[in-house]
Amino acid sequence: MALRVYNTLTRTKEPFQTVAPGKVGMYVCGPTVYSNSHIGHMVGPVIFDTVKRYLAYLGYKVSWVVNITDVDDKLIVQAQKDGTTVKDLAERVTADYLDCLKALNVTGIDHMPRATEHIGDIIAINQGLIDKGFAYASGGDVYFDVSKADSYGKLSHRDPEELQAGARIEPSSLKRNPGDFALWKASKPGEPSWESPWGPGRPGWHIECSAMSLKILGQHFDIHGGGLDLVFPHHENELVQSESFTGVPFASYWMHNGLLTREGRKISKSDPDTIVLMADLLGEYEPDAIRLLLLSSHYRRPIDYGPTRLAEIARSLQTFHHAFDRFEELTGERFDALEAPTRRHDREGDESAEVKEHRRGFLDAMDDDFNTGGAVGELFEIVRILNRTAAGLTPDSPSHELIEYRAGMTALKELSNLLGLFGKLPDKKQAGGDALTGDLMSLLIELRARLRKEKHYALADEIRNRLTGLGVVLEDGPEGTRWRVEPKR
RNA sequence: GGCGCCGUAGCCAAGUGGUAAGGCAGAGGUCUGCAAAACCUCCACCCCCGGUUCGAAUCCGGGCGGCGCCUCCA
Repeated sequence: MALRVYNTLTRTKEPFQTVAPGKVGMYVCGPTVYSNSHIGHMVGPVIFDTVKRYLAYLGYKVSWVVNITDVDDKLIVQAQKDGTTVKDLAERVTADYLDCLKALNVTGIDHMPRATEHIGDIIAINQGLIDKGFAYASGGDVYFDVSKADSYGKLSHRDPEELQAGARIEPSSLKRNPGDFALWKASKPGEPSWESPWGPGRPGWHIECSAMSLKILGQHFDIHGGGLDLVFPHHENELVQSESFTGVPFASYWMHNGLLTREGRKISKSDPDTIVLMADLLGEYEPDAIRLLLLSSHYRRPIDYGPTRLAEIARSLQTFHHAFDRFEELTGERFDALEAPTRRHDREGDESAEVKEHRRGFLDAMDDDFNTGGAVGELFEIVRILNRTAAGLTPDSPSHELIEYRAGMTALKELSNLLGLFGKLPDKKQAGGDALTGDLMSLLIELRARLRKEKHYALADEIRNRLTGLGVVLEDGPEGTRWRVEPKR
């Protein structure tokens, strides 16, 4: 199966074809940095990070841009509230954003341009649009004249007439048509401002994305992504101004991810309960749980989350962690140290037929518009197969059996990598501390083994229970007792 | 009102024409002194009503219900 991608422009899944052979340019709208990230800000990055991983796996050379909008009304208001400057606020919030991306293993971003670094480009587009008759200056502002672009509305599939009718008309408006939008805004005293042919001012909301995408990815690139809520007006406006400016098609594929709700409620600044900062969430749940939550259904569907849901996901993650521990016991290798293929290959390795089948299932799901939900299901199938195999193995099993088992694990590594999962596993044995902890645990386990041998079960069980209370889990198996520190839930 | 999305087990969720992946929870079992882990088994009249078809969760029509966007929310 070949990759197909749902395109908001055409409202269909289309075969994926790039502008330039073997290369993909991808632009995703990043945050306006006026307040620290909540989980909603992470949906796009995690999804498109996964998209990039898969495209790279298919052999494309991907250039991924996520912008930082660091000048905007909201920043101005917030900076005033905080008694700081727009610049300092933007820097602080951007740093938080980067921390969150790193925690969630979003590693694929190639460029992170700031709007304020592209003022010159923005002014040039303004001028170009005025020269071509698509925009006009009015009282120090510059507006895009939507009546001049007959394709306006093609992304959000809206009738330009109705957009006009429904638009808010401000009494003091300098607009010719109610639907016109600002490309450049005259600045008031005290606001960040730049010199321009129309006087001191700052960029409008949509223009910075056009400037940065055209600059870095060129006039016609492959994928433009963002949240579903950005389709209109942001992307519609970005699209019309870009194509009006360049005269060529802008992005080939528009991909929009679904939005997140918290326990059924829309995440919104006016409903403070719904806002949970990423920094807090990361203190409570392992990053893989958050990443898996976001990838456990199809990216275009809305996702609801809450403590119950996250705990459930974290629980299901344990299956993998246990399997990785078992793998280490049997082979002496750590799962996260396995070298797995980073390119798609249809020659198959030494893994079992069953693993091969689910590996194919995983890739088929990804080919179908990045169906990560279906792919995750295949991952669970594979881990079950490997656990079944492991149950019949010892470190001294015949080498062909261990080779097949290891090949299955390698396939699991290859696939989970595509989802950005299990990249950095906690070092179980050392999670509780240093070598001394290990020695103490060995001592405790040895003494307990003696108790068990002498059938002092009450005391042996008390030791185990009290360790559980400390977050240390003991498991008695045929080959002895193993221990591990349970990750936070 | 306009443009869309969605309704699959207690919960989450894949599946878009051939008779229902997976996860969590639950039940039974194997193993175990017990527990845990792991494995095995079980758990779905696919919102309702019509229609098309040899055959529909899947296509069409009509309901009912939930949700998003409609000028600065990721």
